[in-house]
Amino acid sequence: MTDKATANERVYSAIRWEILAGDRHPGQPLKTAELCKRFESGVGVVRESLLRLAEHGLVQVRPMQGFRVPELTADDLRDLTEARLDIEPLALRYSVTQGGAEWESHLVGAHHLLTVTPKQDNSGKRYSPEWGKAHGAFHTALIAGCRNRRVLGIAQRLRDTAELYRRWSTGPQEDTADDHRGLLDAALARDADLAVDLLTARIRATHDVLSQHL
Amino acid sequence: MTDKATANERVYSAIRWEILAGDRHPGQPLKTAELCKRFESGVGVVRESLLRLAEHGLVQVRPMQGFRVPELTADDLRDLTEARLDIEPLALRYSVTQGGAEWESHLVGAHHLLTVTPKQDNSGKRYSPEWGKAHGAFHTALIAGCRNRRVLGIAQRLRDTAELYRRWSTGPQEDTADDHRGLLDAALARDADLAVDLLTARIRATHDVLSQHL
DNA sequence: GGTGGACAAATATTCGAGTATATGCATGAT
DNA sequence: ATCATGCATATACTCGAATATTTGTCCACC
Repeated sequence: MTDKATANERVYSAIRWEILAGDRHPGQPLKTAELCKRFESGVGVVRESLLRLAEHGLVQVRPMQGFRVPELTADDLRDLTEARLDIEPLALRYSVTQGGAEWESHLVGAHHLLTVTPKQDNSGKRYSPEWGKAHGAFHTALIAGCRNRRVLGIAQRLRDTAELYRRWSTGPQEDTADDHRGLLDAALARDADLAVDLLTARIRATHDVLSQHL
Repeated sequence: MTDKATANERVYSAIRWEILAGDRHPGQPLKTAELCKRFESGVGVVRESLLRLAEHGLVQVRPMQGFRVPELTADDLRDLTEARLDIEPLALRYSVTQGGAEWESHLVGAHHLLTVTPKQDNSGKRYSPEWGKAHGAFHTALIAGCRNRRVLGIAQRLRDTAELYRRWSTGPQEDTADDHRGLLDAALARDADLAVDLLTARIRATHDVLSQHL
């Protein structure tokens, strides 16, 4: 066996990534039969993965009616933004306060990768998958210094869903390079108040852009 | 068929309740074979339920080593309390601000049930399961006015875990009737600041009592 | 006595066939 | 034309046997 992890873990990660990367449209059904063939696994493994994802809201499930990619609505985006504004600052404050040298190191590296990754895909209409990945990794690194695993996990899941919305926005590309630079500097300077201000401004700006497309 | 819901949902709720009610000791393995016999279902259903619960931290899972009831530690309690102090006030504030007549009605009813339910079990050393249930229902009703389903769900899950710690505390019983009365009055008076103060005081007090038993 | 390796038992994981439910379509009645 | 009913198909759900892995035990060997 070349696989170290269980099939469950493989399929879970694969489906999760497909959704976050935007390979599937919001509202699209996720049929077990199709996923079984694609991942060469039995129906049980696929169901277990989908149910786990559903528990975090990354797929919708209705009994006896199967699974589907969540619909994106203006109402849901409002709730999501509200929750992010309430909770992500908590994680960021802990991170900036508690993060050590290793945290700084990863953060600097993640920011560098973000700056050198092309933002748009070939069509020029969407964020490139690579940039989306680098962007998510930067924000993950930003709060990764938070020692409280619960708060960190909650914030991270909110970010994942926000990334899903971003993936499906087709609107004008903001210029966010300065914002990210500012966040990095504030974090490295251990200026929690400034970092939180910048982050909340980013979240609000993201909301305004995305809400125009729903 | 007498069952309306799927077997999955039945087993999920049953296992969840057994854990929250304290029928199983922290750290105790949850063997699929045993659960299958008890709930008269196949192994797939039990696994799906356990994996879903694991996603919220209500059971621990390690690949190829099965499932178990989470261990309760002082470190984890500290993280949990910190997260509760950060997040539950958010949900309470929304609830007190946004809750309608129906919310008030359920809240008053839940409080009444709490006041008339005996607090201790027969041995006098533990909280009675009925009181635990009523206590959880009161706090759930308290924040149920929050319209943001995400914030509400996050707060509720933190409360569930806190209830698990409470269930396993064997220490001196606090007198909490006044606190609950105060919370009810503040909520009905729509005094969010006061309600939040009372709630945070309660969370801190709970932490102090529970941390002595770990 | 302690160590390590082979074997056996217990347990977790995976798979696919069998069953239950939902969905779409055709038919007929109001 | 609209709605209801029944049938056919597609899909979800469940089960238990088959497989893979871990855990425990015994024994040879140092």
